Amino acid sequence: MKRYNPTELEPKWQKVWSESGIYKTDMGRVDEKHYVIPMLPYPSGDLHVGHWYNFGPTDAVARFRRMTGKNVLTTLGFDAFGLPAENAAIARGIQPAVWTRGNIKSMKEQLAQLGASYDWDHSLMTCDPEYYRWNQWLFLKLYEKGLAYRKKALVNWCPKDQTVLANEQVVGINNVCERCGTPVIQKELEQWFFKITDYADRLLDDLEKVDWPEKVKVMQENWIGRSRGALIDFSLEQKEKLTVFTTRPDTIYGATYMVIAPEHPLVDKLTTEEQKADVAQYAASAERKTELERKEGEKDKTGVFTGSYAINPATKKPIPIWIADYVLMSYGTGAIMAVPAHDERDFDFATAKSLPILQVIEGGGLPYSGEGKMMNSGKYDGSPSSEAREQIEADLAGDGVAEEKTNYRLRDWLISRQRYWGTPIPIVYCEECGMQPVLEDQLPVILPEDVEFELTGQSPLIHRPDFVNTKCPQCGGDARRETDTMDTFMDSSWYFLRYIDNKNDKEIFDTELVNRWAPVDHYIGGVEHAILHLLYARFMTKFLHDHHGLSFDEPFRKLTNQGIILGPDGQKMSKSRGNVINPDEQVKSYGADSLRLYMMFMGPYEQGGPYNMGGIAGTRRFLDRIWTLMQEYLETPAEPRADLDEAAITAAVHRTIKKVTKDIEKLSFNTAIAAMMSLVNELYKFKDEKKISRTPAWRFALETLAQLLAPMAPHITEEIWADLGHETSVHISRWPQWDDALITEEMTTLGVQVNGKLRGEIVAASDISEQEAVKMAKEDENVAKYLEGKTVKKEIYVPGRLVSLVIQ
RNA sequence: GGGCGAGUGGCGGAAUUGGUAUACGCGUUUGACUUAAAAUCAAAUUCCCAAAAGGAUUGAGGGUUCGAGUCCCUCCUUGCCCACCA
Repeated sequence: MKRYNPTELEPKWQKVWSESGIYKTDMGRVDEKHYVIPMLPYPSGDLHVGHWYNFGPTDAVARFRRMTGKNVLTTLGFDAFGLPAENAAIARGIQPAVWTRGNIKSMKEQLAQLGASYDWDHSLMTCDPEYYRWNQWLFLKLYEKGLAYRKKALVNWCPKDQTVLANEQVVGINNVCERCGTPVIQKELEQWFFKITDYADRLLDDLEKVDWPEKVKVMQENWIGRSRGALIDFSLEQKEKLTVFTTRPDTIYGATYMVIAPEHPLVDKLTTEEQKADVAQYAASAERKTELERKEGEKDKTGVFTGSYAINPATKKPIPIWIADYVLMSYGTGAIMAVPAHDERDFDFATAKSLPILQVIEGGGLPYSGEGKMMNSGKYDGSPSSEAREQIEADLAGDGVAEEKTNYRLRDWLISRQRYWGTPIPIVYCEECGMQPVLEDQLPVILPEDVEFELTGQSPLIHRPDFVNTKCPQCGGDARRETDTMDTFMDSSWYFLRYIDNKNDKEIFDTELVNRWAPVDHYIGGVEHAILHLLYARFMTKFLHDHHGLSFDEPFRKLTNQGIILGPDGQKMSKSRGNVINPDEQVKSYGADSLRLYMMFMGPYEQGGPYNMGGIAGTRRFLDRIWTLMQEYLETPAEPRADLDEAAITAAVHRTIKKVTKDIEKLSFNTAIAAMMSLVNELYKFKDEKKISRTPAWRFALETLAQLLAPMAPHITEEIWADLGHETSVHISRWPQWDDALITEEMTTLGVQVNGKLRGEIVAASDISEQEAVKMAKEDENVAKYLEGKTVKKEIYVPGRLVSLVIQ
């Protein structure tokens, strides 16, 4: 008997697949395409179980679709630019390019073990000039449309990584760098931005179009943070005006003071002589405060009076202007009208500074911002606040001191990085002509791959005259290249379009081909990308839709977030905890099929959970049991035995086809596997009673089992398929169909309840009538015991399920 | 503080969406095979009672219903995301 030896069998089939090219996608095929990919991995050099958890099930989906007749495209590339490569270079003296390419090579070797059905012809790595030249091209297109711009701005600076960060890359309550966890500081620098805010409304509204987890949609909604309100001007003695943004113009009569941020441009003008010292001191201390300290001070608000007053345009009364750091320069106008009666923060501040508090909405407790009837608001008194809101805004607009305004939390995407290992920004600075974009036909601007890292914290590009010194594309005179590189999220914002036409050296991609294959039908990856990557990809897709002929404007039709694999101890896997599971070792001990299967069996895919050593032993045992069945079948003499009634096997197989098909469609892998395990258990029972025979029913069972399991355990099933005499791969075989007529059983067991408690069971024909079922139920010995001497008040019959009797 | 989700055996988890709770797997126990062990096969395994009969049981409490893990209210625990956003 042949033994199940995955260590030998798996590489064998991987080689066969690679040589026969069965997973190569025919891009010209016109029938129904299906594009399914996992999120682009970063080549850290080591494939961990998290990767397996992402790639294995995604591959299973791709294989399933392929078998159901779809023309599937699935591949994998590498997100190859980024900081870790530079850190490795500094720590170990390896060139980032060498380190990265070496990692990709070893990851590809590890990946081979997975047995995924990738079409490697469509792969890419983002550090390849043939890829990043199109990043540069995109930059130029954005620049041309006014969507890429350079400006001096207060930006997030990570002191450890020595670079600026996008808003999205500053995380947590302490505002730390998402990469290294260092608290971020604010710095004023000239930086490149993409005007993603131009797309804010579409990014928000189009979430309706996509089949994504609700959670991710809500996160994006909150991140974009659209709020409708008004800009209102408060006039100043200084002949200027102070504009505020508010979502509640209806509360303007309750605006008893104003607050501006310490960085507000009018601070100097508004500060009176006698307040100068106080203000200067406060501004200095506010600047010194880290974000963390600002947040800690959330409850006890601080601030100083400027000495100036503004006129409330509604009451025409002067109100004091204060400076406080609870007002942020980065949101709205950096100035607010404070309504302490109806805003908790204003209330806290007013209480601390003994400022007047005036209630203007009835029923709204203090401090409470709700809806109610207006009060203390002149002619608006008595009307509902929601109506007053529009009326007051309209009236103020009529006076020319207010306008409707929609504000967003979303800021423009800061894309420049003072780092080396990234796409060079295709801009030069000419002494004569100033800032000039590199001409399209001069792309790519090649990143030198042999650089020296100094400890100055500056990009090594600055010290490369051969890179920096160039000619102006306009006048041909001496010019200097931009040494900042692009955020690596640029790389991942459109790579899924390039997969489709990755060898195109004439243009970013053939638009017609991409329109045929994209958007991605199913995108699978971790929820940690709910905002950053997915928002940028949506933005870039919309831009390419508007300016490069894409027929779609959302990149990912369906999104699935897999859960996180934890260590066996239920904790996050980490080297320091010593609970890291190495997939290579698991493959060595159990085989890739067992590992893939276990990851899909351990629980709901979107939930993740702890890795369990016994669990993988269980899926391996399951494969062994199938293997044994198969070997015994092969060793059985090929004599037909017509005397056996094996309809039960056929019915069980059909039932399993139905269950597995429906479960894989909803990514319920664990229950699909459970159904196959049940089938195998049934076959063992059958074997115990009647022995395995070379009958059509047994062949059908083994053949179907191989097909149903093929997406999840591609190697063992291919072996079984071949052993059954097939010349072509199970992975391009036609997904089995079930016949409902064969599934319905003649007899069913019905539960019998008396007053809601289960008191008996009856076995009856499936199509038994209600009358008869109730009769049978009442005749059941145990049930009769409970009915004795009682009147049956109500009889309920649920076909196929139960009979419920209610007695007095 | 705000938003979303989750609590089912010793453990991971099922449950036709309001219809026989605990499928499937792990673990454990017993038996077969073996000189023995491992592996394999078979049986048992929610809890209480020695067993049967019976009773209890889906975080806690209440409600709707013939019937609730599932729906409604209150509370507890826990995970994730956002957080002075005007």
